[in-house]
Amino acid sequence: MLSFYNVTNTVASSKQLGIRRVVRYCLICGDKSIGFHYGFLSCGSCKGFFRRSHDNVYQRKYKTPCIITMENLTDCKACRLKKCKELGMSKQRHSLKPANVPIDPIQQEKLEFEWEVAEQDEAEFEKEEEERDAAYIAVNEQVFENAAADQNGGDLPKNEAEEVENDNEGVEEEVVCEGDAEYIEENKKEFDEAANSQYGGDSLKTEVEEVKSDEEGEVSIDEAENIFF
Amino acid sequence: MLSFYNVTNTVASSKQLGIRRVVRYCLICGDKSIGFHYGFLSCGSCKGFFRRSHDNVYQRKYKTPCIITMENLTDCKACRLKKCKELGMSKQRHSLKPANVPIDPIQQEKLEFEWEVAEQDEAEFEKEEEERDAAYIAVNEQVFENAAADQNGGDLPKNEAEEVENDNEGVEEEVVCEGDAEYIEENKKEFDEAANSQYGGDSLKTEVEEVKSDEEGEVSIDEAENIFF
DNA sequence: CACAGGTCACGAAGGTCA
DNA sequence: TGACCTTCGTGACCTGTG
Repeated sequence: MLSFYNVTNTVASSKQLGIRRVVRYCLICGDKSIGFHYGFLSCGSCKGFFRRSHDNVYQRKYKTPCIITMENLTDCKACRLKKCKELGMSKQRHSLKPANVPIDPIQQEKLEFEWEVAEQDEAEFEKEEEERDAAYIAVNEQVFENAAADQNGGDLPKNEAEEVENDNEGVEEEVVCEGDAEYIEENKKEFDEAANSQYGGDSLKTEVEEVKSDEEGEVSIDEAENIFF
Repeated sequence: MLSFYNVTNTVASSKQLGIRRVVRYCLICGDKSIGFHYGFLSCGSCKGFFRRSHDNVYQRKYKTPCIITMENLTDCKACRLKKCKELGMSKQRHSLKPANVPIDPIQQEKLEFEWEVAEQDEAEFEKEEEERDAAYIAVNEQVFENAAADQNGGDLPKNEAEEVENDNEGVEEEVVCEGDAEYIEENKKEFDEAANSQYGGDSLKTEVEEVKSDEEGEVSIDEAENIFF
């Protein structure tokens, strides 16, 4: 049962962030994410789209840039790809690095709302809950019977904790994307440091931005910046 | 809760060092170490990685050598394996001698901080989880009671408020070992020297301070070419 | 008790096809 | 286009061994 939301826009695994349960959505379109792909939290569609077309050059369909949502996802490829790249999706060095664009709070809020609505409609959610109730009752059946007889006892269920982890696999290709200019620039400094530092460059800084949000539509976004070595 | 970390970068066991208990970190990636593997203080992941792939030949993923951290651990296998080997990991019989790379006190400090934060987060999360369970049970108590009543066809006492048990997971208690400050201080100099010696010059300098030692004459650590990028 | 090595579930990548 | 599939590396867990 999802009762607690930890949302991260970083590529760091939940484990590394000390988060044990993560509700994730695609940061491109807002759909449910299926994991980290090309360094970014994304859904299956966006994963596939980026895999196919990260090299392509598209022309914008409209004069104004599109705002990518689940609905207009396939409308303008140029804007979709642009968003992918801007948010940090890359075949390049994307290993557990933070996305270079933090979640837009407005977008975040909107997504939260959408999700809330979606979840209300979601039969699966209810089913899970029912199952949990059923399981709980089943487990405690004996206890209740005893209680009825005895007025004693009590047992507690434990929530299962979902662990989410991610790996990044090696890809040889190097893709230069315009949206990555900043990202590359940022890394350049690190590379230089690496070259100059003693072993493994202990001065390397990695920033992790973490966005946590709480239950019941109540969104509290905090950003934490952890510095690793 | 871990409040203090005893760290050793040697291959000597805690017993041999006169330390009762040691909190150690993997010298490859900085994760928590689970012991000495293949002659080197390492975490489970790096242990597994070296076991699987010590014979493999990898191509670097990027033009510049990677800096191996917990986060990019799986990104570039070549650099990971290279670091393993450079630091002295070997399938050959290893001796109880110091690893050839001293601990960086700064890195150490940061890792300690990270661990502490991670553990605090975890404790917090567990507390929240318990609270949620409690709340869930409280909310559903009536449901369960009704369910039980239905099953039993009888009345149930309503006043029994069942308390939530806290089963605290075993928390690792770590033993403090004094003399660590000295140890770190000691290494600090060494480390700084090393860092300074590398700085500014050609990065392909080989250090000759190889620590080689052999036990019963049958050890030959593979020439750890200390090539630091 | 600590380490070596085997096993396996899991997640990411890339291919295929309706 | 996106769902589905296969492949493979990863790391947690387990067992064997000295």
